[in-house]
Amino acid sequence: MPELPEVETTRRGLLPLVGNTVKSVTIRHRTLRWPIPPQLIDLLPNQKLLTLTRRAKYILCEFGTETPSDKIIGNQNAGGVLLLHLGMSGRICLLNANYPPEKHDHFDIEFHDGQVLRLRDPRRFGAVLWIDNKNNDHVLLNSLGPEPLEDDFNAKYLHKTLATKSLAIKNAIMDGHVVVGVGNIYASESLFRARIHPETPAKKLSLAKCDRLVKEIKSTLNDALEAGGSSLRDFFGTDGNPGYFQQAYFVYARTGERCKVCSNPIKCIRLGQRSTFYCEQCQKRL
DNA sequence: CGAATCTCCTGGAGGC
DNA sequence: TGCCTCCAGGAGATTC
Repeated sequence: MPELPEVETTRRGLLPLVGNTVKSVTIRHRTLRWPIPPQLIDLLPNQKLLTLTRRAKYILCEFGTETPSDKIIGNQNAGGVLLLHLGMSGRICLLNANYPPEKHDHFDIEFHDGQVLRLRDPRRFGAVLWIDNKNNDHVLLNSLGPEPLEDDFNAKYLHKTLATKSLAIKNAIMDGHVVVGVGNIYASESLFRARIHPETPAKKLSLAKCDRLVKEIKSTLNDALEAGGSSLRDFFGTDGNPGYFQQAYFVYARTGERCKVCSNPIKCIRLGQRSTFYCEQCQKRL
């Protein structure tokens, strides 16, 4: 289940592709969350991968035929941004062109140097979309909240944003309009670290609690990012293992097991249709 | 408008 | 071994 750390790890693993030129595009199964635009097959070849960035859980691949300096002086061409989302079961591998595709390998970009970017996504919640240079924004990107690891995600911002929200704090931090990139696992983990009960109405959090929560979200994601980086070898290896980093979770998926802090059993409830894990002793209701 | 619920999809786990 | 049910999960769409 790729959360932000896995997406960022994937992006970093793809950086060697920057500067390469596309040879061909293969679409084997176009019905992901949305259909993969078939025009990519004609549009991408001979375009150069200029930059590889990330926004929320989207990987943004900027393509064009111009040089970066052309961009500065405003030269535009048929280029644009390829938007990749891994959904919940998606993985991107870097392979040699002759590596045979497997069952759920839906999408390839082959580069002139022989490398292939391959998207595998058994549950097909992922997405491959194209943002044309001519309409530069995208509905999926233009209403997103701040990046959790950036400075504009801070106590003051969170406190102000939550002030009008009565829903459970766990649901609030999983809402991409509030902050992006916090999925089900790290929502539970961050709330445990901040000692906040997941059902606490969001507006009840004091500025001090918001400060604590912001810090714990950042540290949780940073820890996972560090550990995720260590799964790089597995991730791009030939063994095909998912390579999800094995984090020592405090609460996630530990129902009935002892809390690592106070030894009380970890509880599991449903919140917003999602399993939610917490320690009754450590995370008191407000 | 906010908040809750529904929805897409497949593989894996558990029950019988 | 096979069939059935349930569950997981990101986030947009739909409903209240």
